[in-house]
Amino acid sequence: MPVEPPPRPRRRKLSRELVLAAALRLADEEGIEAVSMRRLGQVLRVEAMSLYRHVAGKEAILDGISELVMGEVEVPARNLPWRQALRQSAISTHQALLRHPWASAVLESRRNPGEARMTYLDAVVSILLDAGLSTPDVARAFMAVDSHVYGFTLMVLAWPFDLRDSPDEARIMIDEVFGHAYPGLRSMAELALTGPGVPVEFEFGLDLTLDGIERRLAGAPRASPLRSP
Amino acid sequence: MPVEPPPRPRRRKLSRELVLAAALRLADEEGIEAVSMRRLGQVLRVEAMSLYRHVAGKEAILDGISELVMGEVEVPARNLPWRQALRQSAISTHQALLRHPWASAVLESRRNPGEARMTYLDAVVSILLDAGLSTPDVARAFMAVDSHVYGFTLMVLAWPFDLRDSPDEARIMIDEVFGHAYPGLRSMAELALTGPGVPVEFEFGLDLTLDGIERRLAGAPRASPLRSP
DNA sequence: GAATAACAACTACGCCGTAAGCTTGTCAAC
DNA sequence: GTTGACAAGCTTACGGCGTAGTTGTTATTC
Repeated sequence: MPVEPPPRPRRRKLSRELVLAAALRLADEEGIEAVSMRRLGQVLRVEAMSLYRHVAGKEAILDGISELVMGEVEVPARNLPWRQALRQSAISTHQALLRHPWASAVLESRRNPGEARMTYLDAVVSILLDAGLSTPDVARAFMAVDSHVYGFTLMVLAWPFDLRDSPDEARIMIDEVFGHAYPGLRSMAELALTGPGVPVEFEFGLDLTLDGIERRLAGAPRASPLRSP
Repeated sequence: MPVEPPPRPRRRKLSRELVLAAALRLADEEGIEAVSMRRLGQVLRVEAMSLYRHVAGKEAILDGISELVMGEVEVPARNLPWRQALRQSAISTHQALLRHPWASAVLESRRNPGEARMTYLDAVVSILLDAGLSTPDVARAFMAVDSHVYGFTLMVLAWPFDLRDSPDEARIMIDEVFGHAYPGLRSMAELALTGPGVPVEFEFGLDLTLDGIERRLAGAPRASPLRSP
C-alpha cells in the first residue's frame, strides 16, 4: 500500500466558490451543455446531490458563473469622458463574452441581472448623466451600445466557421455553407478571413453608434429622412 | 359507450408541415422549453417516436421552426434605396423576433443559416453592392445593423418586467429588481414604462447606425478621436 | 382477398434535475 | 474517553428528456 500523506481534511472540501469555479471551468472547456449536476459532481469527485449543500440548484449555478463573468468586466472610471467610458466598457464586455463563449446566451436568458451587472450599469449611467445627457438619452445611448455589444458578440460566436481554425479549414467550411449558390455572401465570408479581424469590425460598429450619439448630443439634425413627420 | 362519428381517416394525419406547425405553435404558447418530442407527440395525439417518420430529430425541428420564423421576414425589394431597404428589413426582422420570443435565442445557437435567411442576406447584400458600397463596407454595414437587431431584441425580451403587463404590475417588478439601491437605474426602468415605447427606441438605435454608415459613405471623417493613429 | 408499403406504437437505454432520507466524519461538552 | 449534535456527503428514487431498434397495424394496390 502506498504511504498516504497527511490525509487529514478528508472532508470539508467543497464550498460555493469551488463549485462555481469548477462550473465556470467546465463551461469554458466543454461548453455550457456539459455543465450538469452529475458531471460537475464527477469533476469535483463528489456525488451530484452533494452540490446541493452549497448551491440552491442548477439555476443558481448558472446565475453564479454569469456573475463571475460579469465580474471580469472592467467598470469604467467615473472621471472619464463619457464617450471613452462607454467605448472602454463596451470593449471590455465584448472581450469578456468572447473569453466565455457560452456566456452571451446564458446572460440573455437570465432574469435578475446580478450585482456585478448592476454596479457596472450604475457606473455607466452616472457617467452619462454627469456628461449632461438627459435620462431618456442615457437610456437610449446605453441600450444602443449594449445592443451592439451583445448582438455582435453573439453573431461572431454563431459563425459556422471558427476564425481560429486554419484558413484552409475555414475555407472548406465556407464552401460547405455557401456552396456556389450565393457568390456575394461567399465573398463576404472570405472577407472575414482576410479582413482586419473581429476586434476591428466590432469597434467599427461601436464607433458608428458612438458617432451617432455624439452628433445627436451636439444638436445635429438626424440624417434619416424616414423619421421626419 | 358513446357513438363514434365516422372514424375513417384514423391514420395518415401527420406530415413534416404539421409537425413543424405544431412545434411553432407550442413554442409560441408555452415557450421553447415546452417543445419536447414527447410533449409534441401529445399535442399531435401521437407517440413521440412517430414524429421521427417525418422529421430527423429535435434539432431538425428547431431548424424547421427557425426557418418558418425567418420566412416571416419581409425580403426587401431590390429597387429600394439602400438605406430604406436596410431599415425596412431590420424592422421586419425585429418584429418577427418579437412575435416569437424564443426565436432570437434559438436562431443564434443554430449552425447553418437556412434558406430563408440566405435569401434575405443575399437580397440585402445585392442592394448594398448596387448602391456602390465596397464589399468590406457591405459586410460592416450589414453586421452593424444586424447586431443591433438581435442585440436590442434579446435585450428587450430579457427585461425582467413585461411591458404588456399592467403598469402597476410592472412597477412592482421594478421595485423588486432595483429595490432602492440604484435610483438612477430605477428611473431609467420607469422610463421604459412611460417613454415612447419599444419600437421607437429600437428605431432610434437603428437610425443611429444608419446615420453612421451614411456619413461614412459620404466620405465624412469619423468623429472618434480614439481611432485616429 | 392477398401483398405491400407506409406509418404509428412500443420497449429500452442512458442521460437530466432534484426530493427525501440515510450514513459518516468532525468536534465540543462533559 | 465517551457521548451527542450537526453538517457534509451518499444513496435511492421519480419523472422527464432524446432517440435506437423493433414490432404491430393500417391503407393502398394489384
